[in-house]
Amino acid sequence: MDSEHNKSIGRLISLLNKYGNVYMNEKLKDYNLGAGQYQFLMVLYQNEGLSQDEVASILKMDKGTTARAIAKLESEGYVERKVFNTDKRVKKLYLTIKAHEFEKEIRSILTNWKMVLANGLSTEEQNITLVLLNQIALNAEEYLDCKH
Amino acid sequence: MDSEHNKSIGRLISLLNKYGNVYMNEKLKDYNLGAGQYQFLMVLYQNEGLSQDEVASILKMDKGTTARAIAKLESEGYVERKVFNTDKRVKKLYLTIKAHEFEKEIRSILTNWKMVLANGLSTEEQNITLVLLNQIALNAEEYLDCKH
DNA sequence: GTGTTTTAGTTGCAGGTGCAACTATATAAT
DNA sequence: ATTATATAGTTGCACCTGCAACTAAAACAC
Repeated sequence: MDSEHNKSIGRLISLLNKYGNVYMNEKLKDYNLGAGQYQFLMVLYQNEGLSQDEVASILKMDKGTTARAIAKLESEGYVERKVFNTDKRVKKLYLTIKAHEFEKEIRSILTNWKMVLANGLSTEEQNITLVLLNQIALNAEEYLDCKH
Repeated sequence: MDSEHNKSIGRLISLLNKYGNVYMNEKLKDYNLGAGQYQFLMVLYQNEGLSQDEVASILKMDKGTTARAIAKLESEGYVERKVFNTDKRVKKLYLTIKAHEFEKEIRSILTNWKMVLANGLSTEEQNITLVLLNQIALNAEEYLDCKH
């Protein structure tokens, strides 16, 4: 997975990750959020009432990272954590009015970034990109899971 | 750039970045290196004698990050920094014998990862992936550069 | 019911990163 | 020659992340 090309896939991935973070940190600055929280918020926009563990699982993120991101979202007023009656260990996550009012804005920010990335790519190319990246991510995940 | 698919491109990129880091940190542990340094080493394997600034520019990495990574490589014995005679601000980076002896190993580690990622992808798909990611990275870079 | 194992969330630790400010050096302008 | 501006590298700061250890609660085994 080389080599006619200047940059290896590892380089490209880390570059793209950096660019995305820089963009998101800039755009979310005025909302007191950073690149580390928005993904959690987006999951909750789709599934309110999930536990932290469920969100971490969906995003394939570390539990500690999840707890800290949700704590930030809570302290900034976007999320409420409520202990679940049936299982006292569990905290269910609910969006605040502030979060709901923010939804259109965050979706707009994300859409803009996607448009930036997709500039000059046909619809087919965009789809192929996603399909291939999904496959690659699956490969990586399976490999790392097998090693445990 | 969505949406038939479960995961957005932003999600996939950050996931892949994470997986790559986890892999590299694990593989480099015994060499006292982490995911933060190998890219610098790889550039130096191709171009010994570059300055820090040149390496940072090639990798499109922050100067501070570069300085810290190179400092780590130096303290672990992979790199020597030498002040450049003509311009005393500049430090030229040279590889040590240890680095040269390590080259085959690091290349093997990277090749393995690439093979993991490419599993099940045809040569054409692999090439398309790189072409598309290059284009996307270029899009992102141009957009962020224009904003300054 | 009691003891053991598993699980959700929290926290410590260490690593890595971008932005900004700073110092020393070089370059450009006067 | 002197002053102003630019540049290479360093360091502070804040942010984010995975791994591991821990606590409290739940599930499982006897």
